[in-house]
Amino acid sequence: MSDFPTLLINWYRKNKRLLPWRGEKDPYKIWLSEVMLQQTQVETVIPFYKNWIQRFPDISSVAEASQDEVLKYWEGLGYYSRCRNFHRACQIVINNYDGKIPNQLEDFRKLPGVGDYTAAAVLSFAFGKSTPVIDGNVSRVMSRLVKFSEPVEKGRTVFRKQLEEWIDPENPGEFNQAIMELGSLVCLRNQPHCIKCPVTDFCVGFKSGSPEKYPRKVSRSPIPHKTMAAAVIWNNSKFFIQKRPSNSLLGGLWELPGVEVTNKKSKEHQLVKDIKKCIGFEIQPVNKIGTVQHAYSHFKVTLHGYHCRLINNNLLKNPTKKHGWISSDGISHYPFPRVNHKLFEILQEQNWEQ
DNA sequence: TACACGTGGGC
DNA sequence: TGCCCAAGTGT
Repeated sequence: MSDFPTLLINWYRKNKRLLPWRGEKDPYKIWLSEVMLQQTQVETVIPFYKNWIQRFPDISSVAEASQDEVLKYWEGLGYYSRCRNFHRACQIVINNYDGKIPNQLEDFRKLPGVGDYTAAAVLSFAFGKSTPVIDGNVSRVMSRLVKFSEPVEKGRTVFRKQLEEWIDPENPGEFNQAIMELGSLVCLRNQPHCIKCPVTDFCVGFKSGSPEKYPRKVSRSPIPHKTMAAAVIWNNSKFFIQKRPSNSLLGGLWELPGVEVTNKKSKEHQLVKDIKKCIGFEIQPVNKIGTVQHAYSHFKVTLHGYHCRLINNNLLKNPTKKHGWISSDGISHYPFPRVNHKLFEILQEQNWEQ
């Protein structure tokens, strides 16, 4: 009988998917792919990765770009702090590490947006270090292999110890890829395909007869629902947008000014009042554009969009870093959240300035 | 430690 | 339809 790493890696070599970053040697591209893949499925990442590499082929091209531009290439991928952090991290590598990605775990791990997973992944894939990765796939596979009965977050230490014993020092990156790929293709969340699994001989969960019971499922509380109103404020054939503050939801993206409405009967009134309070100028709703629904990770929103006219137009003539007036084609230059694009789609059907 | 942080796909 | 979740990190 072969040992665990041999069985796993042999399975991987026969069954691995062809992916744009698979087999890549450039540490920058490996790092980028790992950041894009955080909490995001492979199929979703592929087109974003390709577009990004075309515009930003190396680390200095990222470091030299504006935040607006990198966010535009991240637009639609979600979790935008990943992009802001990666942008900053690239600048740190250029300025503090002579453009060379640090190949020591302690140094690389300090970069913004690099946590335990990404550090272990990049160090093993790009630099051949024997650092085991523990992501969602590995946690699930390991939970079943050792029949771990406690909540999965408590298993990291146990899992890491076992993985450090198993990881192949000759091919640590391939070992890491292999166990993640096994989780992704065979050891599925709801219905593990144990018949296809190369390591059932080692799996206590399989021998128990119900591997799908691991890891233990946790129940979550329902998420809140908000009602919001957004204004499309027209003035001289352009409409008003503002930049969201960094380190907030959708930080760094641009948006139509919007407010949460608590009195659902007088949304327009509240919009007018709060826009004046937040932005400092008076608007007049002209007509309703439509309503869109959107779900974030921790709340849902119903957003009502209104065409508005600027009443006192001697304000905010000139764009600043925080706000601007753009024509409809400006949408393709500024990064916007998905929920605003949903409104733009309705506007498009209504021929914009109507 | 638990929660904030996006989006699209699966069932 | 509505809920769960996916190659996690920062606070």
